Amino acid sequence: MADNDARSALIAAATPLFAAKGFNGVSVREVAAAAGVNLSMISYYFGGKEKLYAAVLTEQFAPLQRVAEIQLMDTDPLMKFELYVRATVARYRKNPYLLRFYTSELTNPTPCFDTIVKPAIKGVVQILIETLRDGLSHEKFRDDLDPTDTALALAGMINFYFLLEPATGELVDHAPERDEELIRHIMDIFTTGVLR
Amino acid sequence: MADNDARSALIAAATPLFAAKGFNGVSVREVAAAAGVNLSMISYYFGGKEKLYAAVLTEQFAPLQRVAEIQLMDTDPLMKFELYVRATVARYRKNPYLLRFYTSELTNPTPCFDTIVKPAIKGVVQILIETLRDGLSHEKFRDDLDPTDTALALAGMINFYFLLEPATGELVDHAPERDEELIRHIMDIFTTGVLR
DNA sequence: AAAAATCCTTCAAACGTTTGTTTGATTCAA
DNA sequence: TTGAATCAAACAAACGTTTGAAGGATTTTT
Repeated sequence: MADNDARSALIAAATPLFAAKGFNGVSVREVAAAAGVNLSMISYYFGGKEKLYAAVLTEQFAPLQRVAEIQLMDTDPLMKFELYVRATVARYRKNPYLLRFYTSELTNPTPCFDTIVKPAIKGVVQILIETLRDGLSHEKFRDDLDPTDTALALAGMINFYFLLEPATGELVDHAPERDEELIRHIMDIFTTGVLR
Repeated sequence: MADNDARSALIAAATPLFAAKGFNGVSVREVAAAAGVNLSMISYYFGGKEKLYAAVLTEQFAPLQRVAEIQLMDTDPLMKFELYVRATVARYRKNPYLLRFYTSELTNPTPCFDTIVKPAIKGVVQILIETLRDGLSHEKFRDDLDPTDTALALAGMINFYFLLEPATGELVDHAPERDEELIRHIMDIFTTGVLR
């Protein structure tokens, strides 16, 4: 631990900084000062600013691979969707920086997008699409549904809620205590819609 | 027009650059070169890089104010929601840069977020919430719906579809020819859900 | 066991670029 | 001849990276 003390201190300090200001909005001096280490340690341990950013992103997107576990479970498709929504909420609550990197890379991609972010997102969406196809073939869902549109619709409902927080914080209560209610509302709309 | 030829050329050149790389990812020399004007024209016409960015953002977010027109129309709430979805799709198709600024400011806010972006987003969400309340009071929707969660869910379905394009372009067909089908699917899910 | 050599880590300082902005001269139409 | 518009040039500041010395622990040699 004492070995790579500076290394882990740099990642810990760089994560909230990159998340808040983006790759180009943060200087190596800023990161080093926040980590309490010399700025040359960035090149020493990571080989440069860009590779430090890549290390942060790799760590941040690792939890997304666990979505694959949902697909392997022995439950009906609708329960898998609810598990996905719950896992997404839990993930964002546990790590408040992930969504920032997620959307920052989608909007202003760095070289990391192709290698780290895009594969991770494609993996999740693919699972949702296949889960929906599975449900369709077992006649659990309406047969006029488009699997891809529907998968993106569900992912959009839950992700957009967190994305919009900085803008709608005064309009909508985003407290974690309401998460259970939010999940139920989203699943209700997804399954039976808003009509009476 | 010949008067502020350089001025409009700067805005036209800066818009796709800022949209693709973010405020900090673009240099004034890059913008000036793309516009074909001297880099000192940025300070001359706008008073600096930051004010040029603000001018771009003001122009980009202006169309969002037209959502208010939907609220004033004399139709039932469900039709207003469909009009909102259609207007959103049309807006993104007409201006492919708006969503970039939208999410870029939500994720890595500049000083413009509080003055331009946040009010614009709040305005749209407020209208959606009020439309939903209106529908609830007329007993058009299920009475156990939360207006804010439901409004964000609808907005999320359509916005997330466009946001995810760079990552899911190979998985999902994002062609404009499918827009009508997409709108139909989203409105179907929103109104009656995915169950048979 | 003592001394010497090697390794990994850290540091202040300096490197050459690039940054956004300002300057003062120049152009050209009114 | 006044004024706005444009230009190349220069400005200080900040950028990411490299450097070479210094520290301290470990290993190797005596």
